[in-house]
Amino acid sequence: MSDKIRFQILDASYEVVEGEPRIVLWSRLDDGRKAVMLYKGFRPYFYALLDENANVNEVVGKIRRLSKPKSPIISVEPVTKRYFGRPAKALKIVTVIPEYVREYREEVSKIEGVKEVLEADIRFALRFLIDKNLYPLRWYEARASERNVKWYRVDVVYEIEEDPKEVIGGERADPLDGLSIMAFDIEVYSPQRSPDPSRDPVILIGLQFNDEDPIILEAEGKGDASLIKRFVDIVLEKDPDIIVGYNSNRFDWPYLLERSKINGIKLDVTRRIGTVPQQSVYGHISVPGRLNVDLYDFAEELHEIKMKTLEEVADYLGVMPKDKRVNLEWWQISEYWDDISKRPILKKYTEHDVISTMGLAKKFLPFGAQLSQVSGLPLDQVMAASVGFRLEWRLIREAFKLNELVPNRVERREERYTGAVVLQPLKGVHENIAVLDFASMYPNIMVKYNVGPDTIVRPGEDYDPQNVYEAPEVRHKFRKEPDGFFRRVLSRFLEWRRNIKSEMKKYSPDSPEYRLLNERQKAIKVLANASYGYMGWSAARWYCRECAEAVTAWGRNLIKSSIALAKSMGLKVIYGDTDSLFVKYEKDVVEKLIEKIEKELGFEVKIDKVYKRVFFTEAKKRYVGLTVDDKIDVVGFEAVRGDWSELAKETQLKVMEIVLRTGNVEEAINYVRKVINDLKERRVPLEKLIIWKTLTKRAEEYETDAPHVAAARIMMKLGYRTYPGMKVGFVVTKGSGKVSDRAKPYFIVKQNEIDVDYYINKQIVPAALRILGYFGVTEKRLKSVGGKQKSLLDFFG
DNA sequence: ACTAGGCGGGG
DNA sequence: GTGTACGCCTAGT
Repeated sequence: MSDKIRFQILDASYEVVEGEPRIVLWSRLDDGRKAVMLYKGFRPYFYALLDENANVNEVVGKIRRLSKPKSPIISVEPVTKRYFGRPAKALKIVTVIPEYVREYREEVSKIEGVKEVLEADIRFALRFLIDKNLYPLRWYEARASERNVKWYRVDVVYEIEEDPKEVIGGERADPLDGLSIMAFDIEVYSPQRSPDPSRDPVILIGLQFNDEDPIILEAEGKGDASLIKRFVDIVLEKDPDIIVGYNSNRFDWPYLLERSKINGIKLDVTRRIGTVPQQSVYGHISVPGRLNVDLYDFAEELHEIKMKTLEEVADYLGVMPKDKRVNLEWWQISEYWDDISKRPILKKYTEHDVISTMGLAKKFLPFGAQLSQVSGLPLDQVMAASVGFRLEWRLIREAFKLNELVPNRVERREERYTGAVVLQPLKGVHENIAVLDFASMYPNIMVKYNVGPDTIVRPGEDYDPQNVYEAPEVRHKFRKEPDGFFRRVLSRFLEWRRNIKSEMKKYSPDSPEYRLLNERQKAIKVLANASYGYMGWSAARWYCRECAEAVTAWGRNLIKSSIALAKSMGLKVIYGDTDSLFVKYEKDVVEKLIEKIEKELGFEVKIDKVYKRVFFTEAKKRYVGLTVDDKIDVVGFEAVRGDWSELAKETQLKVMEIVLRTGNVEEAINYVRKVINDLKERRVPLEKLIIWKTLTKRAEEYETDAPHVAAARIMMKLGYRTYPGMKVGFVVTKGSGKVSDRAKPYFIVKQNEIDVDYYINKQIVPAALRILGYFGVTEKRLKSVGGKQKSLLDFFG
């Protein structure tokens, strides 16, 4: 009684039932029902790479004798594979229970004649997806029969009876269409200290399902047992396919799990009865049957903004403007909870956080879904994994198709090599500057010169000088033939992307088709662009330092030639970094330059953006620009960090903005003077002066007195518990002696005790001078009394 | 110059 | 779960 079933794979896992592994494909059907698709015949395996002169029969016999009854070795079969492009003799060893692979691989690697054990560390569920060529979020079809399994919280369970085939045209559907999303956010009660789940309860949980109104659950009193129970009930009732949070993998989930344990509750929110969310690969939390996605992982890749707080990211993306929401600092939360009259504001704050989170999900998930479909990693893992892993999992799939053995991960020391060209910028403010970018420069270099660990000529190897590409400067050589692993994979990526881009032209930019294709081409671009960095990443399976070195050498050569071309055409070059050039925007000349670079150097260049005004320091990789669409790009300024006072951060940003928007340094100086004046007249709220630092060990263990340590010691005397990892908020007060003698916990200090001079000299002035220093502004000038009160001394100073 | 170790986001 | 992030920054030598 089997039927043809159409299903979309959401996630894959496995479990061992009655001594046999079964693959669990968490899926949905084309009628919208949620399903588990089981696959029972798949078995774990790995390879033993053999020495040239190994006695195959002898090795096979030794391996067979390792077999244990609990997970017998069911076959040991000689296979001819390829390893780094060359034919290789290997044995494929198949067993039953995935966990036993770890044991067998140790024993097999010790057998004489076995050079290396390979592919023994590929997770079983992914192994299945790779071998059957299945990708998460794509649609498949297979004959399957219904099964009666009680422990899955889905509408129906099927057992698949043949290898699934991809549904033709399935890639045109939006993979997320019809999947339900839950956004959530928790608040905890921790007055004047870092939250500690062993002590501090959860007080509020905000939830939102798709476009429904947010739900705010509130604790009763100071216990949170009933709150967490209600949370579990709602999740089970609403049964979301995707759960999103912001930094939820490292805060909300671990916190909820710990609180549940303390309260003796099971955080029973999964689709597999009897399991709870669990720490998994790449630091993500796995919620069986649901896709748990931490949106912070996406935000990390927004290089345009420095502070990746939920509030900033939501504001930047237009999801929730800062001035239209309740803004609270985390240390105010307990105060707003205790004060019943302020509690509605706190609840509004949670509501705005959860709406922001859902808004970010709508922005980010379409890209995540494409990256999942392209890389082959499930959506909940793909964003938690670094770019290297995302590419690597796709490479493993390509290797499987090419009958190539996958190299092991090896621990290596980091080896340095020469990187890209970074020009010395012309410091100062420049008007009307075009930024030219080479399109996928490194992947194109890799394809053009057939770069890779399987094509490189190793020292001592023979080669035909006519038949190799030689990199400038470093002189590494790569065989022109045959096509290497990376050339094969990358040229297909680049072609795939070109095809998508030309298909996009058929649609209007605001159509769903266009948006889907655009996210897909971005996902392919991310993987392609990761390939160079991947080869230079010491943990990469296909690591090749010389390859990475050769790529940057070709890149330097390319950019230097382009600069020479620009100069020969009379264009002023302001700055250049890796694959970009900043030139004076003379439209006609720039267009001619682009043409020339393509014709003479064979690489594609485009205008990435145009700055109305851009300000360079003499430091490389550090500039601020005002784009033609009126956005401020801050690149490389590090003063805007968590351990500066809010006032210093604010001042620096404001100074940048004034300098760029008005070009008026004088106005920026006046702004800083106004801040200094506000400080002197004690008009700056105390909370803007708090400096937060983390205790890295117990306060008693510090030998020297750092200010935050001194503040922590005062807190201990007052009866507060302090501990490693805790953030201590302190302010610097008036008096004599070292700064650390005058640092006090912020909540015991009154406004008039503040050491104004400290904040002027160590916070405001340095932050402002990071910018204004380049305009010849001195500390003295910032501190002199501005405008009408200018003294004679200022003129002679 | 180097290494070791903390930090980010969250509250 | 056939597993355990990463890259930047600073403090300390």
